[in-house]
Amino acid sequence: MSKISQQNSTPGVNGISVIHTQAHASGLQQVPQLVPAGPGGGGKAVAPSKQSKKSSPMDRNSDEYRQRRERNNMAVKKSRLKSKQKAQDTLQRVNQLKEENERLEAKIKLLTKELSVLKDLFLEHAHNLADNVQSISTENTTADGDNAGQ
Amino acid sequence: MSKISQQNSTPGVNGISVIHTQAHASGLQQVPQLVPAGPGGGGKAVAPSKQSKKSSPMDRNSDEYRQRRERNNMAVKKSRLKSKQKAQDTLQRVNQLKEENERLEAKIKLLTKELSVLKDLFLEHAHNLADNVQSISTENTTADGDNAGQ
DNA sequence: GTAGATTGCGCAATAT
DNA sequence: TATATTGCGCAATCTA
Repeated sequence: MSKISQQNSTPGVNGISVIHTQAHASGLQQVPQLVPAGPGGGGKAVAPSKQSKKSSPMDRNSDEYRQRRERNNMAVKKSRLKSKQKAQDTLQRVNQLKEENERLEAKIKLLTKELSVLKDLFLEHAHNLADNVQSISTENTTADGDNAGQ
Repeated sequence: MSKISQQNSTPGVNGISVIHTQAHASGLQQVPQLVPAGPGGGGKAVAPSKQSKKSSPMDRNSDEYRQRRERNNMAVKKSRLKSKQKAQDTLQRVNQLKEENERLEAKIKLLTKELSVLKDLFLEHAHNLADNVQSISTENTTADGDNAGQ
């Protein structure tokens, strides 16, 4: 679901857009000619105040109105698409970070082990060498094979 | 998808929702009593076909209808809230992971350094001890030991 | 001051 | 059948 990329902006393309015309043309049911607000949409609805705001209540038949509505609808679609995209990206980011995390943890594990080994080796050798030194200095004969580490 | 719509939207402010009841109650402007599709919302509204779908076109005045609408509106709000919440959580998760990442990287850096130090130490000691051994065994003759860096 | 971007909201179709 | 999701349009804001 969803896609990538961003969307165009050519008018009238997208899904389909042939309706408005018909709508107001057919005069199916036209809300009260000049109503403050309608029920359906997103408007809220407080009181049926007249039509404050400007002298023109902006009638729904106006081309001007339809045009603006259409533009806004496009903008809304675009915005929502963008929003979804972003959400998806964020989700992707999470997975990306989780992977990176695992990688880092593995590395830590490795380094820790390496360190541990080296420490042991160090101690061991130190002792061995120390012993050697000791034996040699004391004229000891028994030799203990030394070796090169790592 | 998508169709026409028009009409609807109750005037008002935003922030509260008290409309529906009022809407049909106030009889502000009620869409044609029995319209196929709703105008405002996302309804479709293809042709003014009667009222297919069951025998009841479900008129907007019906209590039944209003009740269902209200329930759905609640569900929608709930769903959207949930959705937002999830998105936010995801975002938070990203930050969390980023922090953890930094922590891990720091640890790696530390371990790496520690390892390096230990290695040097190891080599140095090994050489020193070896030199000691050598000098002692050879009664001190040659000096200087080369070393490799790594 | 406008055009586009966001956002909350209700509707209806659809998924569960 | 009821709730949950989802696409969509409207209108109020916000922003550039």
